[in-house]
Amino acid sequence: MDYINELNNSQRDAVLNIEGPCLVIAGAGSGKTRVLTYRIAHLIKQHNKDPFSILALTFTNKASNEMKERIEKVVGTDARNLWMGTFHSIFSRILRSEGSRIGYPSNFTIYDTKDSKSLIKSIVKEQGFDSKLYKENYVYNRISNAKNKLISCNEYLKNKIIQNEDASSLRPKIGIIYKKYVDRCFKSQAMDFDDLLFNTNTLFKEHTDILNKYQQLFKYVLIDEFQDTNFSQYLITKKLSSVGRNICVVGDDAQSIYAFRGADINNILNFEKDYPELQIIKLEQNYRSTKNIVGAANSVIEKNRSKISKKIWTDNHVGELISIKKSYSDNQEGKMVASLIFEEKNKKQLSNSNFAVLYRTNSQSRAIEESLRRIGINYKVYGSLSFYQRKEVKDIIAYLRFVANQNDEQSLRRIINLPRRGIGKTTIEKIILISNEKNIRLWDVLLNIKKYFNPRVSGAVGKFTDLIKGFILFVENNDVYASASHIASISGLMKELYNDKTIEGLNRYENVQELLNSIKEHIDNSSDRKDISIDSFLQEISLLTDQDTDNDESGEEYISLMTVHMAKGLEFHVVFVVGMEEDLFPSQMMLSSRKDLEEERRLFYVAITRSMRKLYLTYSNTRYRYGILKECQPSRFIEEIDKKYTENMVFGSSKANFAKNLIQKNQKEIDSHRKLRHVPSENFHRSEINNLKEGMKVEHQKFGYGSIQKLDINSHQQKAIVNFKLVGKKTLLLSFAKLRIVS
DNA sequence: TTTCTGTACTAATCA
DNA sequence: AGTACAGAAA
Repeated sequence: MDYINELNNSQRDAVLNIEGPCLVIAGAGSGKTRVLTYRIAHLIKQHNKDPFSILALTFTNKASNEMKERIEKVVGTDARNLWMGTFHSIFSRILRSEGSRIGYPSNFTIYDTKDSKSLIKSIVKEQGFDSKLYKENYVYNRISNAKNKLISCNEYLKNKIIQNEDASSLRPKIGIIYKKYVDRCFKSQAMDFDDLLFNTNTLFKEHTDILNKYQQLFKYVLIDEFQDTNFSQYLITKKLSSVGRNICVVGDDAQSIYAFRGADINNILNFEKDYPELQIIKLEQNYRSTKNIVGAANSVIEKNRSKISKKIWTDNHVGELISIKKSYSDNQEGKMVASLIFEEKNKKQLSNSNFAVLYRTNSQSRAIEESLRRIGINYKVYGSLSFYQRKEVKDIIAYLRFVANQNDEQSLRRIINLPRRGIGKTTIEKIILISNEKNIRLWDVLLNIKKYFNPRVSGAVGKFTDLIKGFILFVENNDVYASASHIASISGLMKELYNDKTIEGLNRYENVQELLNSIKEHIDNSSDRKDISIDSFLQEISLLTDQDTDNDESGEEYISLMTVHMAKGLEFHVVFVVGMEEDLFPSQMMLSSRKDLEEERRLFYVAITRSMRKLYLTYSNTRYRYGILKECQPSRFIEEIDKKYTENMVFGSSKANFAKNLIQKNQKEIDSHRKLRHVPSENFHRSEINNLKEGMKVEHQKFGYGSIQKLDINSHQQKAIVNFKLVGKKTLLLSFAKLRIVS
């Protein structure tokens, strides 16, 4: 019971009142994690609740691991029996054991975002839709949003409002793509990330016996970062806790920054309607930051209209003022930050791990990295390409995935011609077409390849299926590690990487070695016999992200460089928020509506409140964006901070013209570039080949305007000789060249 | 079918 | 600036 004394009054309320629904509004730095962990520990230790009956959901593996560790410190190894993890990991666990009821095997594959997008892309292509209009990013987000709102593809097609939206964005076919996409995922026995939640809802809706089972099991439900839940997550937890009604959610509406991926702030605002007997506890004392920082943060968030009223305050020192610093270029900004870090380190005797540099977009890290490297300060960039996303790693995993599940279309596409074995794009597309038309498994098309293809192709495919058959046999009698090593070498992937002696090649080879090592580690650490199977390994990694794998053995301390989004939940003594410029932070894409701007402001609020003792805000007059130098204005957010908390520090003005010159020079280069190139007219479209006549004036997208000298339509390859103004005579193949008739 | 080259595009992020 | 990919050539 020692831990009770570490808590203030409202924290104690939140920990001790274990019965009934409870909403904890936890301001930044108010000890939210402490409350959650102690509440769980209290349930187990004081009230003798069975850890198996407690469900605790978080958004990141990191958060759940951290909490588990802290609970274990209080209650011991009992903590390991908690149902604690991310939404996705907990519900994929349930789906693996109950999924057969909705037609999935227990070893279903999980598609990551890249798999999903590439599947969408191929569907768009197969359907003959315009790939410019139906870009996979756009379609993916549309589908993802629908799933998060629990709108199935059939409902999507029926829903008038949605159909109107798609029609007015000139993309009426999205519903059809959605339907095809769902079919193909199911056929591949695969779920994407959203399916893990969507299908859990389906399971609970259609099979009440299963719902009842878990309602009985989970006597206590706790949710972290509740402001980030989407409708799908909200409904699952509502259903699960509707019997015991012991649901405790913790969140902060001011830190809701994930609306773009479906998070719905109304979940927090409407929670009271669902549970009239709700107890609301506000944690308003900030233990993290100085008075200046808390005051500044409050003065910013006040500008938002929609919020739950609360007064965050602190007992901490007043502390230093917030420094606002201007520079003339992104590179100079980097240098300035590096030298300020150097000074602060010496002045306050801080170590690298006390510093963080936060930015709005990942691309801003480059300039900072460069100057830190030059000055010799260790740093670590978070959120670059994740280990499991690397091509060479994904390749090996695709082999494992296909060996485990021969219906997995995305893995098949990846490995069938890797390393090269003479099976090209067209063949793969045909195979998938046959599988869809005849409604048979991919693997059955491959096994009966001679029925459908000529000897050359079926020979190549035959070699591939023999290879996979061998792997399937091998896997039955060996653990994952042996299997992965076997596959890596027999497939020829290892050899190909080994022969690549470039620096990148060496790197890739090392990455594969590292993957094999991590698999070895996985089976060495597992106590259970079944943990050494391929399935178990694939399940483990499919829900891992980059931050979960960063094990630091070097013991060296480093400065953290990351986006503001990634910094949520973290704290540092000294924080730099760089690139405080209009159109960057707030992002130009978030200026169109109050709702978007308010989310952007909350993001800034998150950035400010990461800092414990000292905060720097920096901006630059000029910045390279997409390879072009742009002039920048300071961010409106700087103005929004109450002046009594800030000090302005401007660097000398001797270089005032420096920026202007740079911009002029840059503009000249762009202009000269433009002159050499034909810019296609706005209404450019391809004219019907049959309408082309000799002597006509035509436009070509690249070569510009010209006249047709000669047409050759009769031979099997239709050609035209065109005399262009810009580039002279060209012979064009009409099956390729797009020509627009001008007159 | 494979390899090479020019072009188009570009947030944020978790699972 | 950097990358992913479509189109053209081999």
